[in-house]
Amino acid sequence: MPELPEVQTIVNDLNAAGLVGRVITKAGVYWPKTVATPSPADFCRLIKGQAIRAVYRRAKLILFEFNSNWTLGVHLRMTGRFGLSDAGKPRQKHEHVILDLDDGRALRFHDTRKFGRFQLVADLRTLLNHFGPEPLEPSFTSRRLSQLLRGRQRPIKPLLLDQAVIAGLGNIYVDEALWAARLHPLRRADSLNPEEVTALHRAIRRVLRTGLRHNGTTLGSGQGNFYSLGNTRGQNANHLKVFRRTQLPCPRCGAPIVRLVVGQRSSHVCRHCQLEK
DNA sequence: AAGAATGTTACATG
DNA sequence: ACATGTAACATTCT
Repeated sequence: MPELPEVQTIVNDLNAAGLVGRVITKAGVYWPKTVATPSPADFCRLIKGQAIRAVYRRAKLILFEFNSNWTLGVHLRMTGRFGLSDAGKPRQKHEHVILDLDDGRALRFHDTRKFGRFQLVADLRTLLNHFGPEPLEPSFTSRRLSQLLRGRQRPIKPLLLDQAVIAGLGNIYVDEALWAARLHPLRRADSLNPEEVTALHRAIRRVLRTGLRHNGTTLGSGQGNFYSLGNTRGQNANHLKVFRRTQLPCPRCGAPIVRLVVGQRSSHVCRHCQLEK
């Protein structure tokens, strides 16, 4: 579920909640597969006593850096969420990892579909070395995007979803960016002319910043939706132009939005604005 | 009640 | 080696 803006919102909220400086006094793992590395038993033993030095984001990973130089990387996948509450509170349904803190609170990982993953590693590089550039970094220029597209014959949408090419985009923001740049998701990546690359570059940054400004996208009200710390909803759903707006009018030209499947993900496009390859 | 859901990856097939 | 496709993960919502 969570893409760059949602993950960053959670990181911001964790920092605002005062996680930095806290020490983990106890760890409980209630669904073993949630902890991918190391084994759940080693995870609990190793993380106990660690002090959190920083909480930040890279791609869609939440990174907890400890004073020991070990790092915990958490990927929320589709339905992972964090909550912070009293350590004495009994474990709730779908809470698969609970980290007790030295201030009496506990950081709880809630994940209905159980796809989320924890990795505790001594060397950060093992977590990060396969990611492409961060699209909101100043170094991510239109020229850089042009280089990423060069020689790639894949359709533009699956390429933008590939975290090794560019980090942090997911289905929502790719659909929004392609609409903003008036590009069809099936266009071959290397077929974009310079004007189209510039438009795509601007669109990617604009939709991510808009998502960030509204603290992420929460659709509907079900369990599986994005919620930040304390079940806070993001407000970005009100600002989406095409995503999950099938049959509603395109905000630009009024033609109905259509849904198609590209690379087994649903895609939302305006047939009039986003011309076929 | 079948199908889809904001993600990733391993494996298969072309 | 490359590209594309499918299944798997597991549960809830429409």
